[in-house]
Amino acid sequence: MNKNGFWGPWHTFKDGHGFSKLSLKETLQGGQCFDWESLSDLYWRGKIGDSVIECKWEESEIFWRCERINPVEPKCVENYFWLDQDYQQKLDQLPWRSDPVLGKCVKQLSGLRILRQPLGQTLFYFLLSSAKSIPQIQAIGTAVCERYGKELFPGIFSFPGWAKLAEVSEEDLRSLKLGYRAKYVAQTAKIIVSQPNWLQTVQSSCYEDAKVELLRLPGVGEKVADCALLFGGMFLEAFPMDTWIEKSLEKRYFLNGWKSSHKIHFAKIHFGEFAGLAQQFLFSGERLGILK
DNA sequence: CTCCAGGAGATAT
DNA sequence: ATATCTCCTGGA
Repeated sequence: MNKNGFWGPWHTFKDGHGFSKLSLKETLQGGQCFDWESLSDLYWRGKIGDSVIECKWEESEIFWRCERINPVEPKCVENYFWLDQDYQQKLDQLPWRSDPVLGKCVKQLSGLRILRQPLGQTLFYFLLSSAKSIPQIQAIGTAVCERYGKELFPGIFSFPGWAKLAEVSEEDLRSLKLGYRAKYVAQTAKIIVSQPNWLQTVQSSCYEDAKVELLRLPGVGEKVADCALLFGGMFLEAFPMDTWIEKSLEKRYFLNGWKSSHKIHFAKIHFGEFAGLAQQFLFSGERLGILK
């Protein structure tokens, strides 16, 4: 097959998506998702499910195309990128007008989104995340995909799925440089596979119930549970408290000396029902140095 | 060489 | 409940 025959036609994001160059880049590679690699400055290749997708910013428009073998519906891409009106509605309910810190992030990162990723795969990546930087998480996650997934495109491999991972030994995962996280993945895989429909049940539960279920898994504490729920299930009340956010709350909101649990309480009260979306703006604002 | 990352788990208080 | 230590690996 020649290379042009592989790809479907280019599509454009519909008007009003609101992305900027910066917020698109940050959405794809800012630490919520590890499925995208950059081909050049504003050109990415990645996966949505088992479909290989390319996405680029060109002349103030965003284009995407997918390969023809596992094509994805435009509706599915719109859903993945949260392009529906629901995004603006929820963003509008954050206190960015009255909060100058959040306001600065929302204005400078306008269009920043949380991607609608599948829960199982997102849980997998965040099981790898402890004490690792974004490139390191992507590297070891990709190594697992390359070893146990199927090749979707030259050099791009699928997430193997929990059923496959349940057959892999901790030792084999350690050989892929997962370190102590290998045990988390191996044990979690066996637990998930032993309970059919577990993922669907968690996905359709309320936030509190879903979190209780996730916290039973080895390697899943408060932070990883909230990341999996926020980024892998659109539970927008989840507020992952990582070291960046903790420092940010201390510095920008003068919460020095507050206990971690009290900081979370503050965040839920102050940011409201969609605190997780605010967290994403705050996290990126801090990470990109916008608040300095 | 030492130190510590976008944490979790075990143990001790 | 809260504090401290360890766990793999890699990069500063």
